[in-house]
Formats: sequence, C-alpha cells, structure tokens
Amino acid sequence: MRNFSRNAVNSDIFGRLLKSEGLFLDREAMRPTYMPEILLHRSNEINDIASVMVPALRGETPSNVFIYGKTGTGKTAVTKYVGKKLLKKSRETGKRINYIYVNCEIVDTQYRLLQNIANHFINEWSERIPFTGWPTDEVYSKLIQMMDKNGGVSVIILDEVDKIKGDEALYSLSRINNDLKKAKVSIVGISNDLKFTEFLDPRVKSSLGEENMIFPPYDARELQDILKQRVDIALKPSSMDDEVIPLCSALAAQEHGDARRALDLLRISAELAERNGVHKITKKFVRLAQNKIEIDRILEVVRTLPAQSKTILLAIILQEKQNKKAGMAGVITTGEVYEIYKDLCKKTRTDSLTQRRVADLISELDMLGIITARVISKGRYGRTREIKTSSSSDEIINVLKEDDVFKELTNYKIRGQTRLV
DNA sequence: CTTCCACAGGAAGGTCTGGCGG
DNA sequence: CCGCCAGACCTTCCTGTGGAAG
Repeated sequence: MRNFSRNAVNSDIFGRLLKSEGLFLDREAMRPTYMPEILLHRSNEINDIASVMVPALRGETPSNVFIYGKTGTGKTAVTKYVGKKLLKKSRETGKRINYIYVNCEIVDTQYRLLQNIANHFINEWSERIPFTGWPTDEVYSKLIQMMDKNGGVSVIILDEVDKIKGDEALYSLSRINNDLKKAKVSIVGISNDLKFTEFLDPRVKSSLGEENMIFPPYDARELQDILKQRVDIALKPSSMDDEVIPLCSALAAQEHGDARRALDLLRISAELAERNGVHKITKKFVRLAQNKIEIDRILEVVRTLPAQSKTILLAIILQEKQNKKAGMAGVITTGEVYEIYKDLCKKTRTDSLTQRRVADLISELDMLGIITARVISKGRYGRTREIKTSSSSDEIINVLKEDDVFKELTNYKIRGQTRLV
C-alpha cells in the first residue's frame, strides 16, 4: 500500500500520475498482437512456409498448408510475418498477390467466411456482399467472379480453422481452384488441435493438407530471448531485476512453452509493479502476476458455470467458512456439501439433483481447478472426498453474487445443528 | 482379525434438445 | 414439416473399498 500525501493527491492528480508513471515506454510491444521486426527462434518455420509460398511470386499456385501447434508457439505471428514479406516482394516484382487473413473463431460459418473473403476484392464498381440475405451459393459464385476479375494469386489464411462450423465451408474452399478461370488460391489452415483433421471429410483433408507443419513449443531459453527482445522496446532500461525474465520464461515453459503466457506474465508483473509505484520489477511481482492470472481464469470459469454447479460451489464455500469460524479444520465431505446444497435449492425453489450427480459435478469442479477434491478414508467413519476451495473464495462469492438468485444466499447461515467432533 | 461407515464410482436406462436427412 | 438419432444431462441401482473401531 502506498501512503498518499493528502495535499499532493488533491492538487494535481493526473500531473502526478503522468510524472510518476514509470515503467513502460511502449505498452503495445508487450501485447500478443504486437509484431516484432524479427521473429526469434522461428527461422526454420519461416523458411518452410516461405518456400511453400514462393510459387505465388511466379504466378503459380502454392500448395495448401496445414499448420499445427499449441497456443503461443508463433503460428499466427509467423504466417502474418511471411505474408507481409510476400506482399512486399510482390509489389517489387509487380506480381499480383492477395493476402487474406481470416480468424475463424469470429468468422465461423460458410456464408460469413465466403462473404469475408469476397469483401477483400471490393472495388468501386463491385457491390458489397451483405451480412445476410443472399443464398450461400450466390455468394460463392460472386466470389469466383470477383477473384477472376482481380486475377493473381490469393493466399487465404484460416486461423483457428477448427472453429468453423460444419465442413461444407472447407469443402467448397478446397475445390475453389476448379471453378476459377484466371485467379489462383492457396489455403493455409492454422489449428492448435492436432487431431482436428481426423474428423474432416477425407476429400477436404487430402486437398487442404498437401503440406503439414508442426510448430514445436519454445523452450525456456528461447522464451528468454523473446522476452528480452520485447522488453527492450516496451520498458524503460533497467526497470527489472535480472531474475525476472528467467523466471517468467521458466514458468511459461512449464506450461507448454507458450510465448503468449510468458509475455502476459511479464506485462502483468510490470503493471502490478507500476501500480505499486515501484521502479523495479522483482520476482515478487512475477509471483503476484501468476496468481492474478490464475484467479482471473478461475473467476471466468465460475462466471460461465451452470446454475447447479454454482449452487454446489456456494454450498462448499459456505460450509468452509462455517468450519473456519468454528475453528475446525477446513475439511468438508461430500455428504455435508450435499445437505447444504439441498437446503440452498429449497431456498431458491429449484429442484435438487441426486447425490450421485452432485458427486460428479464436484469432481468436475475439481478438474476445472476451482476446488480440490481428494478421496480419503476416515476409517470407521467411512470413505469420502475431502473438499477444499482454491484460496480465492471471497472473490468467487463476489462473482456468484452477480447472479440475482445467489445474492441473498451468500449470507445464508447453515442450520443450527453444530455437530460435535 | 473382522466389521462397517459413508461414500466412490460403474452400468444402464430415461428424458430432452437440437441437428439433419428425407 | 416430420421422424430419427446422437449427445448432454440425470436418475436408479448397484458393487466396491480404506482403514479406525471393536
């Protein structure tokens, strides 16, 4: 906690903040969307993709490519990077190349995908395709028309291609070269799901997967280099301890070599340090940042939980609080949770589930990392699960309160019976 | 050693929704 | 538009079990 001098606060709030605000030079450089001048430790991948794409510069159709790799392994960054270079070269050589990037998580239906691609070929005399209303095959033939008029080679990047609903969309795209007279299309599919193609129509699979690439995760050392590169741009010099970057890298490497995670850790550490008015990021802030990321994740999961699971979670937290107040160890059993859960259901006038089902939902909460539930035996007193919340129960309660149903229940007192142990 | 608690967790079947082919 | 089917979600019924107590 900072000690504000009251006078200073009252006089010139923003002036002070501006002056004292200290760690960042360029905040953007720490965001995952930032594109550095040089992509470190991905030169093999860059070369591979570039050599697949090179026919485009001769006016020929490059092979279709599928790129796999876990989150934060640079798939998007590398394809965008290569795309940029490709466009630059095409301008120099006068070849007509279109580079079209589509994020299929946002554009996830056949219609919207075709529409999105078509709108890249808009010019003054062609009409825009509306968001909705046309038959899908009309959008398709319009797209063919526009592409042929434009000519040249189009490279279409389908990021998060596994998010597309139905395989109709991919099927029509994979055959688009058969319908085109002048223009040529090459498709790059990006996915972090290695098993994605297993569920694809075999025809689509063979046509889109002419080339396959796998992006390996970064190791801790590579992550360090990447972080250093960004820190030089993003932060003021000597604004952190030497141990900070290795720590962030090691933590992210433990996950799965996720560069985005490493950057997030570092950025949030810096933000936390800044908010505390400290001029140097230390290991302490990295730990805090890791904690914050984890809690944010949990709260987000809780927010999207179905009502029954929320009720169960509330029952767990209430019982735990009660136990703590009574000075007992924070050990809760399935049976206790179920009793309170039934009571809560009565209060909210919702139907309660059976204990069998509740037990399953409890282990689901465990798998989500919101609680820990481990099977123990209390000998004579049976076998049950020992249930604990994951430390941030106050914040979870606040999230649960966002639901009107739970608002009055969070003060609910467990019925009088104090069992003696 | 046996008993026996308080569940764990498997199996099978019911109900409901939503997509899909005819 | 309708019937069908898969899959999510639950229930019912069941057998299995670690270890303190006796």
